Amino acid sequence: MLQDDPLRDHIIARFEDMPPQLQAAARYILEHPQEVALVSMRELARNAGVQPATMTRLAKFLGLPGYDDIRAHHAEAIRLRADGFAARAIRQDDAAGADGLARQMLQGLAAQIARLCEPAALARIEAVADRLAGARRIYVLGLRSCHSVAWHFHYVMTLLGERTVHLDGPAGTAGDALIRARAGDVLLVVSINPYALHSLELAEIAREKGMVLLAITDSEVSPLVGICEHAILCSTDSQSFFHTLAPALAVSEVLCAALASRDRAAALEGLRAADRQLLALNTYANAIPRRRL
Amino acid sequence: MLQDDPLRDHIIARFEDMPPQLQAAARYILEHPQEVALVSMRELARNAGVQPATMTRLAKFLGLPGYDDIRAHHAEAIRLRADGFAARAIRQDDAAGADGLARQMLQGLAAQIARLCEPAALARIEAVADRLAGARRIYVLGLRSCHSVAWHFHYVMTLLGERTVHLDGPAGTAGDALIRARAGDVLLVVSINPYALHSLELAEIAREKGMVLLAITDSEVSPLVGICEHAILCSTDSQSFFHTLAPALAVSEVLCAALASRDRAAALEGLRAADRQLLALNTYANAIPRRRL
DNA sequence: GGCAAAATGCAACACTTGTTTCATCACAAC
DNA sequence: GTTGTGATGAAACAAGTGTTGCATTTTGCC
Repeated sequence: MLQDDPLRDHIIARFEDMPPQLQAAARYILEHPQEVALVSMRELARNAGVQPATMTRLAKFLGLPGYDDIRAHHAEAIRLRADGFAARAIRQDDAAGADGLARQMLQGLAAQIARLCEPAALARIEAVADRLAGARRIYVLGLRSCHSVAWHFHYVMTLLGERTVHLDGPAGTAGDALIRARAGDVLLVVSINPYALHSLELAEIAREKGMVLLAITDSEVSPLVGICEHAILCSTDSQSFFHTLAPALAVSEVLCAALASRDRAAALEGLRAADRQLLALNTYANAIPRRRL
Repeated sequence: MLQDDPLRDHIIARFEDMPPQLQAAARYILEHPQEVALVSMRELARNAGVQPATMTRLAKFLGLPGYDDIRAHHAEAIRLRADGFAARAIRQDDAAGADGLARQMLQGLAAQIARLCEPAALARIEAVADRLAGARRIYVLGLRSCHSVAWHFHYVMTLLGERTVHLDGPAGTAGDALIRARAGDVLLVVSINPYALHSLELAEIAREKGMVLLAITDSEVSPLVGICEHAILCSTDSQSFFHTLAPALAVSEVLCAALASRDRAAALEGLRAADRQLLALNTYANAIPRRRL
């Protein structure tokens, strides 16, 4: 992943000239170099979403006799890395001194997300997922810094179906959608210290309407904990001046995955429908589009 | 090398009870653990100087269904080691194996963020931070799934000052702000596979205007890499059906922190100003507000 | 619009894989 | 010396491997 790898460079260099399927295969190999050595070609192709033959074609395209050469190369890379293993460990430690703010932050974030694996935290996540799974409608609220988390949750959920409503809007209309919320509907509110007053107000309104309140927040003493049925707590400490939302985002992704896995068939169907439309609309591309002059 | 490996321990424990040929096979496996995952059983047997059948017999002797389990175990060991030190430190709960989807996802995310601590990745982050620090104006672009990252970056930056412009808006006006961008201004674009066509189009426009392009993306062969001055690559793999943005969000937070730390005084002043206004507007609260009846 | 070329999916191919079976062997106990 | 038991080697097996040729689709160009 770090050393200069001639085959890797070669793939990158010739990437532009590849047809789409070869690019898909090449992209997967670049992003999962070790898998090449660890699984069979057919399985690799399956994971990359291409035909087995495409892997062979990629090898030939790169001027190699066959796919086995690609695998041999990656196997060798793994063997070599084992030698440089100890050396790398040392380097990691001594570099952590001077301008290690970035490293410190990243390691801290990784640790915080890892801490969510504790049984207590997992149980809270499961509880929230259970409640979300049974909901007729899910209203999602996250203001200011928490907007990113709320929106991401909503976005992923829209790809799966249409049960979520994002409480956001211009001109101060964020909460208006709650007007049509019923008792029994769910409100998922994301809020961290400092807590946006408006989020708390809307949450309280929702509670009075008899809605089920769920929260992603940052503390046992968050104002939301008192009025919520279940709350997921994630740390927001960061080595920087600002609270981090990476753990909260991770939680929201886990929730989406948990919901999808409860009804895999429906999720897949929803994704397929989304794919169809996005494809028809030419939403995505794999290369810088040629400009029309 | 000194990680606790249950299969390895098992082999050692039962070594004494093995017939000579099994011992030969077992000895070779203990001394060349990675080879197990990297070559076929027959070749391994050849190198170990035993019959192919002996490897199968060894597996059965150890109480496993077949040789493939031995290989799978060693492949997993290689995969885990590649996830870096943080990942291994995280794996304190080696007892509970394939438990929940939630735990797997969270551990995976933590490992991916930890992997951003590699020197190559850190260097890219520093390079981007350098460029951002010197910019007159920073335009931030992230569409669809990447909106959350782009918006979060922009939001934090607005608390520090007013150098960023978020390229987003209703009615398809997202890119309009670029009209007033000058050569030398910076565009930070966030995009992952599948790449939103519109993001690529706007990036290309910006490049033609002579702007400095910086990217947070997911691959060496992302279409953005070719037209960007610097790109930060972060993995988006997830155990779920959907790409993760947690590493990208972490990167954006690190960038904000890096920028703030370059001019700590200005950052503090910006924060103070923001605090003043938000306080005056009663934006935040620490308790559920009393409803006026 | 039509054509050539490129790209892709598919299925058959020859080969290797890990496994199993069975005959042979080694060696201890009687 | 015979016998019985477990260890070993060799061969046969189905399953899966990487590859190839061919039909089909897509693409670019006049």
